[in-house]
Amino acid sequence: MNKKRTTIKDIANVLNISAAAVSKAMHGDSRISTKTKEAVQRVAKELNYQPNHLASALRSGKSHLVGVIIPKTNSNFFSSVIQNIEEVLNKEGYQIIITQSNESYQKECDSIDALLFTQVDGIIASMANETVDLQHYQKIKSKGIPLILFDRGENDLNVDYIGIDDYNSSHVIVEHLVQQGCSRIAHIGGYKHTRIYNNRIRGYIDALKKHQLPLDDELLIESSLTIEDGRNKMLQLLSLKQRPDAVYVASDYAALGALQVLNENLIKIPDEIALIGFGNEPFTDMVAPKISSMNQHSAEIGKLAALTFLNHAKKKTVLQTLNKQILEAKLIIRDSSKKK
Amino acid sequence: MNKKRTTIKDIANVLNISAAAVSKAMHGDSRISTKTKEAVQRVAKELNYQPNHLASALRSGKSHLVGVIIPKTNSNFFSSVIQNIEEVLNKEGYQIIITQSNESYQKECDSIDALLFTQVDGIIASMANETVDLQHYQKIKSKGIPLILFDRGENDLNVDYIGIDDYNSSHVIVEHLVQQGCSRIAHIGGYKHTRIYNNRIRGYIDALKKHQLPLDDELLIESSLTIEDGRNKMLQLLSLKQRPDAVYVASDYAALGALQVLNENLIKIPDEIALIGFGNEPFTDMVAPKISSMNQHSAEIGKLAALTFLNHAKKKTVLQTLNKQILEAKLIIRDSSKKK
DNA sequence: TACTTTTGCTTAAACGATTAAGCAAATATA
DNA sequence: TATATTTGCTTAATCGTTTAAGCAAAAGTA
Repeated sequence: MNKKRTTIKDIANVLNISAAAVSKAMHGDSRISTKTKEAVQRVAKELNYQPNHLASALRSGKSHLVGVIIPKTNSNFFSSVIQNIEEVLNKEGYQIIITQSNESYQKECDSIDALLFTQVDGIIASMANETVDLQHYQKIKSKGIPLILFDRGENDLNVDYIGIDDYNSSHVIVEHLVQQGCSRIAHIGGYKHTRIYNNRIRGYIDALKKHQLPLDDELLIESSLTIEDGRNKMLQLLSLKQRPDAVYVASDYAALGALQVLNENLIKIPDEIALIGFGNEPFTDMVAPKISSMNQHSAEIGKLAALTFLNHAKKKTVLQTLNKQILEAKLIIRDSSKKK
Repeated sequence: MNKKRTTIKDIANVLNISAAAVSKAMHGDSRISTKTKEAVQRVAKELNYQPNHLASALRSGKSHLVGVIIPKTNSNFFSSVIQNIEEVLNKEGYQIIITQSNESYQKECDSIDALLFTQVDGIIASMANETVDLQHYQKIKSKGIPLILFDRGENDLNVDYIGIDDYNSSHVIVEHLVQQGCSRIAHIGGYKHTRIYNNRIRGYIDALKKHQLPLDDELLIESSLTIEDGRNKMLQLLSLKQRPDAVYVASDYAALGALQVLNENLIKIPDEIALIGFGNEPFTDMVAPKISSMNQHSAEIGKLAALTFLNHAKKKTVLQTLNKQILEAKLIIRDSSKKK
């Protein structure tokens, strides 16, 4: 029968005080007596009171919702980032709304519109592969809503960014491969227009120079970095007159595809060709041979992104500047690149 | 300077009409003249008006948010279900809030509390492995909020359910293996207390009986169905005095682990041991040999779940009954079980 | 004793949109 | 012409919570 949910008014009626007093009691206002506070708590529990979040959101202008935009949920990296964002934000009373862009620019625009419509208090995002134009992200900024980018970011937006040092990561990888005796190192990289992949490519090129290794155009390949494309690009490398003796792949998924092709062609890893992935997805430790990979600190990135948002949320004015928090990625060396 | 966002009042002031008229014009009320409607549209655009979703949500009691609870985002199945839920619901003006239970009962309870607090209009969920007690789901029902379960459901809740016919799927798989000449068929199954895995186990047992194959306890193993546990359970099967000649694994992830172990031990697939997974994750088509697997129609499930919710949302009263929508899963036969 | 301060509340307005009720003018009907 | 209906709006209440302003009683201070 009693379809209506309990409101502070109901509690006020029971105790013969005003709704305002109840509200203040709930928020621990110092001008409300301990006795009243206790009574309010008791009655609230008795009536199974649940605050109407929409009402307080309307009044305060804060929805306590944070939008998260990611390219695709089905990688362990993003899944773990999300989990950690959630953990930190939930503790502070925020819920997160996750949307997938599916690497599509259009879907990303739609997601942003939807999140703005839902009145999120902030947006944490990693950009789609397709994204080049940044107007939709500017829209977020112009509304005065905190925007935090992670992993796939853009300097030009002048907002907070959390990620790893991609440029240096490539150096670490090349260094390791050189130490293993490799001299013809290929790179299956991501799209050049995506900053992180571009950084990895630049790092790869500069590291080769540093070690006085020749830079061969045939050995630097742009890829969509899916399992399937990893297979294709590996086949492409195998068809070269002069094959590489090491392949550094900018994503574990593509590295998995490459590994399969190597195994199917009975090529000895790492002796004939060494292999290194990127992302340290759990499966890299479970295939044969285990794939060396760069650990991207997904948990750390998620936590930092959430904390960065909270920092903005606490201030009344949003003043965003390019503020990069760069983590050192760590190379996890496994069988696929360990030659001894 | 102009920090404030535009409201219907601002539009009303410009046109010298009341806010109520503006609201009605926006909603196409027949009692508002076409002239006024056009003027409202024009001014709304000029002032870049965005409706305050929180205000209308408070007034109407509808948040236009739908909660989605899944065990883990990082499988292609769940990722695809979500994508399709989103697609259908976005068109109708709903946003979805995704939460991961991480297969944890506690996290699932927390998620439900959070979603109820956020005043979602409905919840679409797939249950965590750990979940046995259903009180937190009852809470959703008792609030009169539509609850739709998919994949991992429970009859006892008497709500809508969308999934595949797990019991029959096992029959199809066993049938296929028998046709290939297998007679000692093992099953690495999920936890018995999870309905879908239990159904697969029951189906497996009954199908063996039907084909007059002996049921060997050693060949029926309960697993957490991760890649890692798939490896362990496969090793366990290999250590048997009398090895199976086929293994039916209730998840592609565990099947992948099993495949690795078989490959590492140089066991010929499918000649020595045939292998079948469940879920038709994209990687099953990319490993060597390709793994036969059951297609779960993730897109279809997502769409049906969303449509089922919309059906409830259109009615004023929520009357939930056990309403199962069962899809026939389709066995995708690949090299891992094709003996010719 | 006469005042200031503190305590513990109440009143009322606000957040922005929606909607039932109502009213005057325009139009239709008898 | 007189009455009924329709059109095109306005007014005011409402959703549930928060909060500035205010007020009386109690407690503290000179």
